[in-house]
Amino acid sequence: MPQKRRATGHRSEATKAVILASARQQFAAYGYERATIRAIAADAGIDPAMVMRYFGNKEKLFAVAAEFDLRLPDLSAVPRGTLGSVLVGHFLDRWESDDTLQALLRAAVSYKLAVARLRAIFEGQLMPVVAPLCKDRATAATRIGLIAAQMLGMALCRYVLRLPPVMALDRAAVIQWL
Amino acid sequence: MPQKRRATGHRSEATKAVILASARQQFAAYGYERATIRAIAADAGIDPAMVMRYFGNKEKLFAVAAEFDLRLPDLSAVPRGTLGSVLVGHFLDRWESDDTLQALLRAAVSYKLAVARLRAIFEGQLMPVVAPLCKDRATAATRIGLIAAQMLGMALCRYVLRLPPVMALDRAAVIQWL
DNA sequence: GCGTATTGTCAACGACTGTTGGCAAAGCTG
DNA sequence: CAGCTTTGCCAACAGTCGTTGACAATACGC
Repeated sequence: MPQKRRATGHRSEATKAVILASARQQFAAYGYERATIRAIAADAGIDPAMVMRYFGNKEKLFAVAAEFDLRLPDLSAVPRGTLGSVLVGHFLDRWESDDTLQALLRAAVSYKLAVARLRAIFEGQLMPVVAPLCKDRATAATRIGLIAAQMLGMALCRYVLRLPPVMALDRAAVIQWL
Repeated sequence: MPQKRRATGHRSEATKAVILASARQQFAAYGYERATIRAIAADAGIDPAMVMRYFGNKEKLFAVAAEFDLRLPDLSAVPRGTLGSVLVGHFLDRWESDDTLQALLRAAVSYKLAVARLRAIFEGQLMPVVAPLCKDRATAATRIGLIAAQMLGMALCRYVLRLPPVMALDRAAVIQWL
């Protein structure tokens, strides 16, 4: 009965968190298939069998490690003209402060679960927040899709492909151009 | 002396082409590590050892399979206003008529060689053709980088993530929006 | 025809992967 | 203290991968 848990003394939650952090980092750096359970465990300083015990298998580990909250702020308050800037800035912040987004993007090109997760984030977190702000309801979905394309394209060229002209831009310049 | 080759009768070039086609398709569909030599060979209807004989190893096979020519038309002739449309349309055509670009993008997120190749295409094929058309030479590189981000972001959301709102657009709509 | 180079098949190797079960150490409860 | 659960390590399994070498089949030169 693993349901019984005490308040203190049991450090499984701590190691679980360590594993998750290592997993996110490895997934973000190497993608889904190149990030091995053994490497994640070694990075976390424990045995690979521990990963299996706590998360069942690699797929489930990824599913937990790839949980992500965009944490979009309340956009109804910001003025219309600066909406784009706020959106881009927030996206850049979330990207750089958290490995999860990068892990999702790296895994998404060859792993169905990551694709589904990214799509869920798009439909469950981006759409419902931004859609009400569009005047033209008919093209709202299209517009948001294009916003996502713009931001992911930027992230791709900047952090994955590392194209020099795109890397040279600082935060403000990125916001301004987009 | 494998240099001696006759005009007819030797069908090694033919099988090499078959292998390359299968390789491109598999790389495009599954990425670099999930596309196995065995699967490529099976798809080509031959033995895995043939792939090794003709291409040495998997890395070299990818290097050959990922050779790509954007085939950018002469852009100095098109009028300024339609330059974007021509560029986007050409990119979409190249993407859909050739597996190579998709293979490159799928592999690039986790395979250094693919990243280098994409960067080389950017610097060797896109930059020199588009840069002379920019009025402001100082920001030319930045502008082209943003164009690449825009197009790759579109390709990512449309063909890899398959976001419904982005997939719903037809060719003309994509060109118009971008 | 024969001899030779090319093209193809087969079986196997070593390395690595995810995954499993057993067993030792440690911590909590009584 | 004993009894039990939790936490951890170790060795090993089966499967797959890239890769290799030996051997059969075919096409070519003469």
